[in-house]
Amino acid sequence: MAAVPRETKREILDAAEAMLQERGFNAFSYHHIAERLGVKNAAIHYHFRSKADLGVAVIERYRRRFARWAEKLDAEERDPWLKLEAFFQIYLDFKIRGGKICPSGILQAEYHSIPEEMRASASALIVDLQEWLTGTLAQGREQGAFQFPGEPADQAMVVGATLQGALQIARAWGPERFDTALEQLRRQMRPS
Amino acid sequence: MAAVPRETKREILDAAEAMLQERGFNAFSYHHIAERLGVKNAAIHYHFRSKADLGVAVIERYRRRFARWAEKLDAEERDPWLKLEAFFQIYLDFKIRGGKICPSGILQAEYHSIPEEMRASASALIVDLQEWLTGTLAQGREQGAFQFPGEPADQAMVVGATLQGALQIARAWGPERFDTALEQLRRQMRPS
DNA sequence: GTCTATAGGGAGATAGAC
DNA sequence: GTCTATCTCCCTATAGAC
Repeated sequence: MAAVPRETKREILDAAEAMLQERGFNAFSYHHIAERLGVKNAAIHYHFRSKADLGVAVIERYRRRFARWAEKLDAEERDPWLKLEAFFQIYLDFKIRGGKICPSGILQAEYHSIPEEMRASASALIVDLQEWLTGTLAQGREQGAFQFPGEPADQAMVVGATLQGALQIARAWGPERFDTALEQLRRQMRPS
Repeated sequence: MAAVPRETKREILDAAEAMLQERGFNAFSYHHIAERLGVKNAAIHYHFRSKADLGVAVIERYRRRFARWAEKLDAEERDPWLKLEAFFQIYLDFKIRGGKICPSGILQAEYHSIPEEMRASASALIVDLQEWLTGTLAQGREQGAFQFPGEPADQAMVVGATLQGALQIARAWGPERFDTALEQLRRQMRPS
């Protein structure tokens, strides 16, 4: 059983995660984090030896959080549409909270310029998300709640890529464009 | 009438565009470009005073190229599906050529950490792409070639965001995931 | 755990010679 | 147009005091 992270360590992870989603991994520094926390550069290095270590820790924490979220939702909610809407809500929250984009998206966009140690975690993250989506879509179609052609894994790619892409587009074209894309996904999958 | 850009200037734009799509704007430097061209740092500054100027020039050249592409295609091709497939092919080429992602996507992902002067161009680019897609989808549905619910502009968001997002996902999860997403878009829009 | 101080490197950018 | 040389700044990272 892992110990509860001390306050500073958690605050560093929070700040790094926020800046990752706001500016990208290549556009924030230890100095930026230190400034936000009111400490000095070297304090961050005490908790995370290198920026690559910090990057991996941010991704792995996000993966654990999503796993807990999915486990709880799958246990408590039976309605496929409400499960999918809960997933949509994660992205709506990102949009609202300062125009963040999804961590998975920015890590893929910067995939060839982030430290090599982070890439395995970034890949594992998108697989986590897609597996949950695929399972939820499969279950929902069996129950007659969703309608779509092809396999659930195929539709999961369109849904996941649309959410990720539309969050990014919303930055350059206006937040309401994300809602447009979301509503179109709902229209496509609503049984006729 | 603008003069034909000299060789070096064009080569700088080519290198910058490639690195933008491969690594992101924040992950390449004047030194990287100079090295690839076999010249020195300062030579790049002669052609583009600042990196922001270079960034704007790359985006504006891309926009002009897309406008010419669209004009030619709209004049020569009547079949809506073949027009859409030609658009898909742009993204397939990116995927094949070293795992590039679309310029629009990386600029949006880094939107809050690129020079302010570049943002207007980045926004104009996504509007160009979406306007062409919207027009093509509208025309195709009128002719009975496409099937989708909602408005053409709504479907254009899903198609555009899927292409952009799926190219990124393909990096972290395998190139074949892009083809999966593409095929699902075709299935969704094929008249039943 | 956090600090000061600093090493060492890379970034964008400019001046002036050729 | 391209070069050498250089400025200034910021970055990641470490050593050692407190």
